[in-house]
Amino acid sequence: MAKKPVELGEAELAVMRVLWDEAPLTVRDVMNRLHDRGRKVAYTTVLTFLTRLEQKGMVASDKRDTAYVYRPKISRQSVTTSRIKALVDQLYDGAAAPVLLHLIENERFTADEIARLRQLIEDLDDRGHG
Amino acid sequence: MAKKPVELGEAELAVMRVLWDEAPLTVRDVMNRLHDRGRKVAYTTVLTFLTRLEQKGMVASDKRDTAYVYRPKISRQSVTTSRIKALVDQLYDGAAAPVLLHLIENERFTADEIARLRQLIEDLDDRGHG
DNA sequence: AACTTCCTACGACAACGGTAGTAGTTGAGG
DNA sequence: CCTCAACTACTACCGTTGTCGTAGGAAGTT
Repeated sequence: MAKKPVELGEAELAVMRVLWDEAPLTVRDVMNRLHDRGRKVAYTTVLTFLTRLEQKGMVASDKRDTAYVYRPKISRQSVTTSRIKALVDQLYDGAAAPVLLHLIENERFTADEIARLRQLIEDLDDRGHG
Repeated sequence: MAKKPVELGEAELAVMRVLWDEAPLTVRDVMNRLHDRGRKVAYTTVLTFLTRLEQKGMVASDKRDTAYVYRPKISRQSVTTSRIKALVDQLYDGAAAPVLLHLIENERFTADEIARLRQLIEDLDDRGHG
């Protein structure tokens, strides 16, 4: 039943992010959002991305007025899961801990985030003992 | 001064992992290790990978006896850093926290790892208050 | 009806990554 | 010296990703 790995390129992901943030959007809308975010791509390029993403089952579209509007079919969470799994498998043969530790050691977090993190650890611990 | 992003494909990474684990190795050695790990690739394919990796500055080689032996020039750590950064940038616009939380919530860790994690959090906290 | 504008469909092309075959060199064994 | 085995150098090919251009349809404007 394992759904096949969600493999998206960097530019495709940029499109997905726009959709996750503001779907439903038309091709032109997506292009404008990308431009706003500093990504200068041609209209037809965006169209190509959206078409490919639809073929891959990542987005869905329906005709609204004269143009199609697109919305994501997969969540940011599920892509995150795939990406992390790929990273963990490809670099540490499936061991997540090194990646986790790396993340903690090398990224900056706010006090809030740390507190939240601490809480999560407690929960983990409880689960472990339960 | 930012070194350019370390972008390696999945098969290239498999080669790097072999080298990280057991360098220095000849082409044939690498091929055998890959076979051991279930990756059935032709000798020349491995040679191609190593050649490309050398062009990219990821490995170095020198002639030992009749054949070249290869060793990694970049660490697993640095690749991990790049990959995590790419993931974080491409999915959460640079916010590492969501990825960290995701990792904790979705992966299984041993009691040991959790303890180690807890310790790290303490340190982080201290640093934060410092 | 003619124009202008926006939309989609298709085709293209280069770079890259995964994979491998062939050719040519060289060293070791007979 | 000849042969075999192993090694490297080249070339090649396909699929994917990033990027567009062109063509042709639909729709509103004059």
